[in-house]
Amino acid sequence: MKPTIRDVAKMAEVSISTVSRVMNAPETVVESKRNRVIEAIQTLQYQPNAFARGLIYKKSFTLGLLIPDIENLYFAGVIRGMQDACIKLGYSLMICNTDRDKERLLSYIDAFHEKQVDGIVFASDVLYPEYYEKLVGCRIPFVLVSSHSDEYDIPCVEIDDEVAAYDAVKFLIELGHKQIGMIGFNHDNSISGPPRYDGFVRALNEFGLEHNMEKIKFANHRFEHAYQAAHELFTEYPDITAVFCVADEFAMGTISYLKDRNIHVPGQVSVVGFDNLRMSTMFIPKLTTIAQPIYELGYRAAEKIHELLSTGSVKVKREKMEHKLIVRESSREK
Amino acid sequence: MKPTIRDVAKMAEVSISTVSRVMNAPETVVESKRNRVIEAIQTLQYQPNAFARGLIYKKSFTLGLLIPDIENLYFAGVIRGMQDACIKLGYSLMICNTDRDKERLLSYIDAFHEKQVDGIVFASDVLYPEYYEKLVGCRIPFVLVSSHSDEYDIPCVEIDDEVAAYDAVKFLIELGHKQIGMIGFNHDNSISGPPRYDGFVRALNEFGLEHNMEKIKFANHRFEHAYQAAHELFTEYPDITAVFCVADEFAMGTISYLKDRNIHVPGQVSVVGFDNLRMSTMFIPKLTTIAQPIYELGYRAAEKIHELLSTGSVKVKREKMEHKLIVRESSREK
DNA sequence: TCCTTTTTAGAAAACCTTTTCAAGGTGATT
DNA sequence: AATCACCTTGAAAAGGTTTTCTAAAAAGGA
Repeated sequence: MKPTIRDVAKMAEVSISTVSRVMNAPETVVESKRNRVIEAIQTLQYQPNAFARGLIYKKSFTLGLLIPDIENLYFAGVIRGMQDACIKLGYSLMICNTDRDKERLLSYIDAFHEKQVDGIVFASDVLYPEYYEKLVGCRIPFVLVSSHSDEYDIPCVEIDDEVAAYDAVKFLIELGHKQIGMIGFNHDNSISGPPRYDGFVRALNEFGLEHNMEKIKFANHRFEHAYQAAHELFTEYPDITAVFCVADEFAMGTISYLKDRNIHVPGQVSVVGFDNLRMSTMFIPKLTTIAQPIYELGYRAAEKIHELLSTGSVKVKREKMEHKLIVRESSREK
Repeated sequence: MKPTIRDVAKMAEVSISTVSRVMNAPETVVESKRNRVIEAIQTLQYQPNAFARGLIYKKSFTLGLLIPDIENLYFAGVIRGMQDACIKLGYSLMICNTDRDKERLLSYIDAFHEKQVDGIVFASDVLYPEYYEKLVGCRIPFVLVSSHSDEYDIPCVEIDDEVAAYDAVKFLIELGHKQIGMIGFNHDNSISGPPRYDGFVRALNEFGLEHNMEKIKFANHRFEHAYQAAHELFTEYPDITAVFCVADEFAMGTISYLKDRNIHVPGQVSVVGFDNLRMSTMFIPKLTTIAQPIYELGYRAAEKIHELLSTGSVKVKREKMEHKLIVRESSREK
């Protein structure tokens, strides 16, 4: 049986109140007793019971993180950042991978509710009304990371997807490309799909390249879909010389397709990705891409939910972090 | 304030015992009251408090998972498998990423202890005495996944690394390669380093290729290290035509190096990886590799800790799962 | 020395749930 | 009609901790 505060009290020959005080307000206990208690705690390897504590504090000192796809390296970075922040702030972290499954997500919220997590970070996914209703029903505060909501007024941390996409496309244009395609996220099940599309469109408009407006295919988060989308794009528009991909994984899928078609990247076609995953430097060719401050996004999200929990509100509701274009080997002047 | 069982009882005009019974043994409550209670639960969005429950059951219905590197896609698979098993078995999962840091790992064990996790799965890492001592000190049962311990008698689930490595090297030999190198894990901070090395050596011995015995460089888990190791390997032994890499990430590092040196894979050098990560089909060329049943390893690990928790012991202590060589594009006949 | 103030420590209540125990009520059996 | 068994329900204890309240002891002042 795990030792309880009673066992410690008995061994140190004091009351349980004194033991509790040694742990929570040591200065109120005389040194001799304090030392006896500390010694007893160590020999018994006593660890206070989080259940009993939680019952009193009505806090679990635990945060929940909901991510859509653990096999996407993007979230590894978010997790690392968030976990580091949690350590700093004294929280434990409960990570749940929804595999983009609504039912599963909803049942994870139930689990969070039951486990009384103090707050939830919701990553990169559309905040559907069902989610929102459930979350507020559970009275669990939450923030969004790499996401936002126009419908509801929820704190969030993200980059400016529209500007980032614009920057990427502008870069391709300034490289001299005139025939530019895009592989984007479906608009109905992604949060960054529309703004990145908007950025693409704005760049085309600004540089008088409206004839590319149709050269878009949408894919569903994964390599294989991007490969397929690239196939459709290049079958329909064989004269494309540059592709803006809204994810590094899409860029890899596109490049793989081009490779299979014996089209050289960046010799014949330039490709720029998005995210700057660790993979983007491992891939051949190394990807030109928009770098997101992934780790920092996770870190800030944790800080933000902490701010919300401890002060009841957040200073800046919609927080933007900086992106950066990183030029590597998958792009070249036309 | 979150509603408690009292609020439900009051709304349904029954005692709290009845509410509890509706949740835990519905058939013992007459239908009319039961329905009233169920209705009250729904309108209040009542969720029983896991703290109070844990206090009584002395169980948290939570498992802990310790992984060394969340940025390694290998663990994404383990997590998915384990999470699915947890859902089936009624556990929540607490994932902690140690970044291969001893201190951090130890402090995560403390956190697990305090949160009263029922059991821990320890992934792919050496079970150092400090870890072992701490774990038994906390009286938390645990199992190993993709790992084992010769020193201590701990249940584990893994593949047969020695045989898997042997199979990979044998494959290269049967392709006609005579000059074979290897990029391995350091033996002192990896669990699969030694057996995979042994498999390499056994294959060489068996086919009379002992002259390759020295053609080994060790790397430290990451792409960059493998790139560097490949550099050393090929500088020292420029006539190598095949490389056995003990991780897909090493294979990618090696291939990147060769690419930079303008050595064609598989034209001039064959490379085989290990793990069959999702990346191995995204890389160019697609990797020939040893497939581990990663998802299943995670799944089995959860089942195993559950077995240990519910029956007090485990039927097969050291469990081996099947690996499989998958031939793709990074290898070719000599 | 005696009274007041401060410091220290123990007893008990509270947090929320499950479960045991006992009691009241119903229906069936004799 | 009386007894018995069973079904249904509520009261109360238990689980481990923190915290409030109270009491005792120590320290300080007159």
